[in-house]
Parts: sequence; structure tokens; C-alpha cells
Amino acid sequence: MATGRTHRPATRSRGIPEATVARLPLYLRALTALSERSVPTVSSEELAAAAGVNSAKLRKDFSYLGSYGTRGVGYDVEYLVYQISRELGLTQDWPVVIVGIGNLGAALANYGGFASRGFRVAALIDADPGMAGKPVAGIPVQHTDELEKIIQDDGVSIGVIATPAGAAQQVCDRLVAAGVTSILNFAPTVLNVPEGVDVRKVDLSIELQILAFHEQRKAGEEAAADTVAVPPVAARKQQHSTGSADKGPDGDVPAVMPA
Amino acid sequence: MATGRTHRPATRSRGIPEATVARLPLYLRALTALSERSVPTVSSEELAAAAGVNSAKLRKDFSYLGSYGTRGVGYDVEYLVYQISRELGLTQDWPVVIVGIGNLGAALANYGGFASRGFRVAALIDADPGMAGKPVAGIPVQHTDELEKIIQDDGVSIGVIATPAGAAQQVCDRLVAAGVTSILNFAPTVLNVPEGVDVRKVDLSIELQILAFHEQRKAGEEAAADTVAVPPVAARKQQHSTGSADKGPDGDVPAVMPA
DNA sequence: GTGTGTGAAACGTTTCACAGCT
DNA sequence: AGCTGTGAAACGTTTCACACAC
Repeated sequence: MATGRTHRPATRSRGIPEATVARLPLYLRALTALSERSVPTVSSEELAAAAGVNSAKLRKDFSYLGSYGTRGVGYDVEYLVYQISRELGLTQDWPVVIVGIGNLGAALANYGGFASRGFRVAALIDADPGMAGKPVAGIPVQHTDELEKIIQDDGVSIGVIATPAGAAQQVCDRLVAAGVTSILNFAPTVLNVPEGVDVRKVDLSIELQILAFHEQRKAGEEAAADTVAVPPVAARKQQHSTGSADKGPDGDVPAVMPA
Repeated sequence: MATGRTHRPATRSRGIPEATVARLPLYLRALTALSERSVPTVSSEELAAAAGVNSAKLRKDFSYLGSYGTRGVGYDVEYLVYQISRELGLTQDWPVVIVGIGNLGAALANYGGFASRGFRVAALIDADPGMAGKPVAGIPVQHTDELEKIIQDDGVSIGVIATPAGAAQQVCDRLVAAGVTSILNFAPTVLNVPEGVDVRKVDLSIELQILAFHEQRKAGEEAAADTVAVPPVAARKQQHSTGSADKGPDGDVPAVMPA
């Protein structure tokens, strides 16, 4: 044996599974909606339905945070909103820079749900000198030259890359060198970053290709149903129907720029 | 062990794991780049590096498609491009409608990597009558009233929702009723769809919240390193460094509209 | 009775390590 | 000698089912 390595650092109780972390924002959104409608409590069943997951998963997820529910009753909405927000680090302010103010960058800058959570657009950056000073979403665009200064002055630790693919790695290197440790990448490229820097990517074309795969399979299975005597349990398969891209292991969507 | 139960319906060779499917577009992108540079063959090691995964995973992934490599040599780039394209269903034409031509919708319409794969923007749809006829990315925007006709005439099976959250479910219902069976949702809402319809979601604010969680934890661990005598192997953790959001179970990013 | 919290089982994915082909 | 293809082990996630608290 001894194949396994470090087993687990076991920081104890701080070990929230990655899959759970990825769902917390979903729960938070559903809870916020309930809160706005002044609903005082929810059962795991109701909340799960609103978030698009099943109740067993939701309860297990919450169990990693602690015991915030009341047996026989459910969860206190306001309390849960607070606990999840705190767990996600949304009770503090996160200044964010967006680099690449093309169609997509502008769209991101205008995104409302941005400020509603703890995020604040600290600056919009573009390499085109012609863009400099032009306001987008009420914020003047600044030239790439200012990047390092802005990051240091505002203590920015999260950067969003919405540039063409060709510029992404270079922008990434500068962000990291200036102190950014989390990057959301919309450019269709693999970014190389040093250890300790987190990268998440969003890639439209990848999402479409995954849909195309399933679409093709649906068509193929239909056709097969005519020719072959449908094998025992064939078409069953767990279509991710209702739950949305529930299992999507990655989750990409390339920048919206003529790559 | 005999822990497993049903083993597998064994549709034989059609059982490509979801996680593998999600990575095929990544490999395809890396292979396309190699192809453009006229590289004839690659080893699993090289290709894996270019795609941002490890080579064992890549080989296992390819093994689900068949034995397309040559031992001692590697993979033929052109041949693999073809096989993966075929597997993903990209050798056929996929007409796509984009609903909601705000900032984000326009960005998507302008996205180049769209047409490069088998996707073709069949129509841009918006509810604002003032937008009708206005060309975006060279395609005239059409009013929502035309939606059903377009879907049926062009045989559209994939729809992209880039509307505000409030309109998303209604648009979704109309798309599905008209015959769409795959939906890419940018609106920050859970969509309810009937069995057999695939939904994938992309949600910016969720991605940012996941980054914030890790960012907060980094800060916390740093602080803890001072007080507590750093436990054995602490900071190690498999930071998704190089590989990007390698494990991201979901992969969301809300619509870029004032929700 | 009702609904949470959670061990234990089932399932899916990744990694290891090496046999086997070129 | 080199690199693929793949069983088997390790790991992570989801689901089940029920004890327990209200």
C-alpha cells in the first residue's frame, strides 16, 4: 500500500468538501429570496427544491457547517443567511478588478448581483488607450499601466480576466505578480499560476460542446430504439433534467472575444 | 470487494463518464492548437500539460473512446481531433438561438469560437421591440414573438438564455415547448424543465463566491500559522493552482443583468 | 408526528503502477 | 527503451435510512 500520501492535514472541522462549497452560493441565493419574502423558517425539503438539489444532499452539506437547524421544525432563514455568508467570506468587502473591457467585460461591470454580495468593482482595466477615461457602468476605464498600482493601493486579491485568449496569460502573470491570489478566467486558455493561486474558469464554448454531446446521444438513442430491440434498461440514464448541470465537473465558457 | 451492485447496464462502449465528457472540449482545444502548428503527434504527457490535466487522467479518458494511440509513440493529432469532434457531435451543424440581447447576449453573439466549432447562431431574440431589426454581430435582432417559428423552421435544439432572472423561467418554458432540448442558462435562477431536457448553468456570482471562500481560508491559515505550531503538513492542500478550476463541481456564473 | 443530523452503503472519479505493444 | 492502455486501489461525493430531538 502506502500509495496514498499525505492522507489529510485534518485541520479539524474546517474540512468543508469542495462540492459543498460550490453549492453554498446556491443555498444562499434561495435563502435570500425567502428572506425578502419574510419567510421565517424553511424545511430542508423546501429549501432544496428552491435551490434545485435534493434534501439529503442539502442536509449533509449543512451538517459540515454545524447544527443550525431545529429538528421537527426546519432552519431559521435569517440565521442561515448569516452563517453561510460568513462561511463564504461575504461579510467582508472584496475589491475586484476586471481586465479587458470588451463586450463581456462591460457586461460583467454592469452585473447587479455583483455588489449585492460582498464584491465591489475596484477598477476596470483595458489595454486600449482609446478606452481610458470612458465610463462603463459608471466607472471610468483605466489603462493597463495602472494595474499594479491599483491592486496594491486597493488591496485587490481577486481578478477577473475578460481579455482575448492571447493576452490572458500575460495579464494573469501581472495580476499575480502584483498580489492577486484568486482569478476568474473567461479567456479560453489554460492559465499557468504558481502554487497558492486559485483559478476558476468559465468557458462558453465548452458548455455548448457538452450540451452537443448529450444532444447527439439523445438523437442516437431515439434512432437505436427503432433498429435494435431496446435493451433492458437503456434509455433510463440519469438525464440531468430538473437539477440543471448538477454534476458538471468543470464549468467553462471562453471569453467573448474573437479569439 | 463486490461492493458495486448493478455493475453497469453495459450499453457497451457508449458509457463515457460525465467527467470525461466535460474534459473532451479541453483536449480538443489543445489538439487544435497543435494541429495549427502542424505538430503530427503528441504524447499523453505533452497533451496533458497543454490541457492542464495530468497524463494518467488523460489516458484513462481516451481509453473510454477507444485505443487511438500508438504505444511507444503517442497520439496522431489530426486523427484525435477528428475522433473527439465526432464523439462530441461537432461534425454536424448546431443551430443555436440566443435569447436576451443585453450586454451579455451581445457579447455571446460576438464570440468567435462559436462558429469555429459546429455552432451557428440561428437567431438573436429580445423582448424589447426597440431592438428589433437592430443588427448585433451582423445578425438582426428579432422579437420574442418570432421565437417559436424560428425554432421550428431552423430545427433549433439548443437555446441560450441571457435574460434577466425574472424572465428566464418563462423563456425556458417557451423554448422547451417549441422543441429545444438543451439549454445554457446565464440567468441566476434555477430552471425547471421536464425530463429529457438538459440544462447547464453559468453563474458569475457563484464563481466569485467560491473564490472568496478560498481566499478567506488562505488568510485564515496564514494567521493560524502564527498562533498554532503549524500542524505536520498543513498548507499543502491541493490548491487547484495550475490546472484552473479543475474540480469545480458545478460551474456557474449569473447573467450579467441587473437581476 | 415531523424533520434534522448522520453513520454506513453505493456510486463516481482520480491516481497508481505496471503489463504489453511498438 | 518508451509510451499507451488498464486493472485495482484510493479518494470524494451522493444517497439511503433511521435514531434522535423537538
